[in-house]
Amino acid sequence: MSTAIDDELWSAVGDPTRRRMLDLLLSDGGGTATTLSDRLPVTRQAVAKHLGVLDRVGLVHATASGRERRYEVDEVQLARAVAQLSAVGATWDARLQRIKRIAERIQREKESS
Amino acid sequence: MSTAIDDELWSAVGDPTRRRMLDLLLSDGGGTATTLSDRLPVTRQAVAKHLGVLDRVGLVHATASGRERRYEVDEVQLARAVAQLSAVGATWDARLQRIKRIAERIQREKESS
DNA sequence: TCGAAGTGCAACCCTTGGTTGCACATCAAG
DNA sequence: CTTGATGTGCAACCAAGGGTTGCACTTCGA
Repeated sequence: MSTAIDDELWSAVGDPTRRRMLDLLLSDGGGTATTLSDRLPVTRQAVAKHLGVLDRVGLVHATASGRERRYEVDEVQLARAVAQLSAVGATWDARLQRIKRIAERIQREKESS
Repeated sequence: MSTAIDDELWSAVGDPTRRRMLDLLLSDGGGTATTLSDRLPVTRQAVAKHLGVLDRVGLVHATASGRERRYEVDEVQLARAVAQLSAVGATWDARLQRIKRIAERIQREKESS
């Protein structure tokens, strides 16, 4: 069954800007499109689009108050995404180790010939 | 200091088709654009483009023999990519744990009031 | 030699990250 | 209450990238 990954979560986290946004939201404990765009090299509208994507996949959650629209990270969902990341990493890691082990075996056989 | 990630590697590994290609190349021990496209829901040309991307970032390496062009995974580079993946995961994980701990502390304080 | 198999190149869609521009809501003074 | 400043949302537009089809070019095998 190969990797069996939720591609939506991956592509959400795969974008560099969205990763930086998640970083900022985590360290600042939430923020709005405007406050985020102040600390990013993109416009507020670009940030708003990304927030929409992150909201749709459930990685962030918005609460409107007055004219502001504050976003916060959904820890549970982000934890899920992190788990999937490390799962793929673990899969590849295991295969690479197997390859390395086979290479070492061949090396040993060559040396004892 | 944030994530400090090589975005090229990320975006190379972020694409679902490229991830499946890496999976196939690892389990089959290499392959050509044609053999890969046989086992993927995309055309040979699409696979060829992806192989070009993976080659440019150094995740795979091509060797021409006759009319075939065989690709194999560069284990060292893939290991580097995996390390970067797990690094980001670890960062977020640590922050989430900190958040969780703070939440628990607040909960305790509320109970003892 | 001639067809089949493998590749590369080019043109073309569609999605998406990014931009600018504008209209609308809300807050805070005056 | 009016008015300017701030925060949002929506729409049009551009560029890059994943995907497709079509075609020309090599190479292998009968």
